[in-house]
Amino acid sequence: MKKLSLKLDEYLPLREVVFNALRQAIIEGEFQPGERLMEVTLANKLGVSRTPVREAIRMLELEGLVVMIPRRGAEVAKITVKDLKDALEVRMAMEALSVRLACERIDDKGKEELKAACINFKEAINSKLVPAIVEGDEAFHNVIYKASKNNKLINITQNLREQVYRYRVEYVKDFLYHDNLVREHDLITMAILKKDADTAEKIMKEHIYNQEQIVIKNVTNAE
Amino acid sequence: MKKLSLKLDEYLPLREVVFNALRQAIIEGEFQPGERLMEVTLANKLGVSRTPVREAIRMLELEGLVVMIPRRGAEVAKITVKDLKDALEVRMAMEALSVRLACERIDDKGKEELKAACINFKEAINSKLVPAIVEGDEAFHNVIYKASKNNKLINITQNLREQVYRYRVEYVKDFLYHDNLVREHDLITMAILKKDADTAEKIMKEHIYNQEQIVIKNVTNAE
DNA sequence: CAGGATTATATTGTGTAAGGAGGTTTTTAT
DNA sequence: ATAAAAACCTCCTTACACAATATAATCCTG
Repeated sequence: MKKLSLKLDEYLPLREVVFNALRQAIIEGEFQPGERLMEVTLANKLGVSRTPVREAIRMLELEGLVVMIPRRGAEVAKITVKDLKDALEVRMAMEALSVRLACERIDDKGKEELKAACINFKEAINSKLVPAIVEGDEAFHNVIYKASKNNKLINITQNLREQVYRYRVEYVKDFLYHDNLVREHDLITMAILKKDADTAEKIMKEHIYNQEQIVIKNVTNAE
Repeated sequence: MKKLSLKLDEYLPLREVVFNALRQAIIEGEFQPGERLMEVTLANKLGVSRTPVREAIRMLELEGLVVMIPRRGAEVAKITVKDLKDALEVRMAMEALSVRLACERIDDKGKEELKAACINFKEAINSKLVPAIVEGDEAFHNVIYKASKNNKLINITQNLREQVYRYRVEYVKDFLYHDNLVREHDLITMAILKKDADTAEKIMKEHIYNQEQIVIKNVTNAE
């Protein structure tokens, strides 16, 4: 009996492909906020029929990346400063929870991953390459979420982050804060390894708060 | 399988109507966990074509109420005790946040709504009607979320609650705890009105913890 | 004959295509 | 400037093709 898992791994429904493509395009700013997303246009552009496009839009709608206007169609969601503040407020609570749970539940493998992610982020900062830094930061927080061993938490946060993602690069561009970021990551890592939940939560909250200030400062200036 | 009727009171896209109908059916246990949801069957039963059914399923998928099996179709998501615990763990953090924000931001109108919801819940308890109690509890927490004035929080929690909703009736059936529920609601209400965030958060956490214990006890017994 | 493997058939999801009803937006004509 | 007309787009329906899966029928072997 042979394994035929290869085909299974390769298969993705077309709607998922379209969904990922559109999400990526929105997050990376390829589609401007407020821009209309028309079925036929997208279908032609992507070389698929309207059905998978429609289904992808339904998903993006629930993710909050597009808004539907009845009988008018979909457009890229506009994120206001209030939206951003709301999202970050929730995110702070989620990160606080995740870091607290991580302290309780992290195992040896998780510890190694955490250390690796921390070092990796430091290297990304040294490289001064914005995409690498964004990715490194992302990975660091992901490791902590994973260590919380709470799938619901992981799931919700993934969804939550997408909203803010578009403005994510902003705080990373602020080179002044890079040393700060590294220090905070270090402190959080050490606190988790020592299973010091109170300290970890405290630093994490400050960490998110600092990010919030920078993001909001940049966004309000941009407007 | 029972009758699935669509109500067309007001104008809503058909997919939304189907989505609501299916969600309701899943939450109320009309569709058992693991039961398959077939496009044509549902379409015929609901008297619509496959398109809105498919789109509704895409939405339910993202809500986590159904899971897709590649090339096999959709089935009602099975919720394990671990899933339930995870969801309640996150929910506790969310309720804690909401009550804390409510203390900061509640206005006069919110205060009136809160008092009304508290009294309403007490009446529901006295009536001993399970649906009324569930609804009253729901309304009470909704008022608090609303008072937090954080749309993201409201949104995420709405989504989060749906998962647990199916087991929601369980803790309400435990009549032993009814006095406790009323007392906790009273304490939370008073704390918010006095803007005593620490107390409000403390009681709320206990409140959710108690619910968690009852729900999990009932679910594990049922298995 | 029994039981397991194999093949055939039916079922179902997935994607494409074409088109119509009913709105909305834009253009045109008065 | 306003109202009618045209163009456009969503939303839903219908129909079909194809691939994967499940179920039933068949065959082969001991």
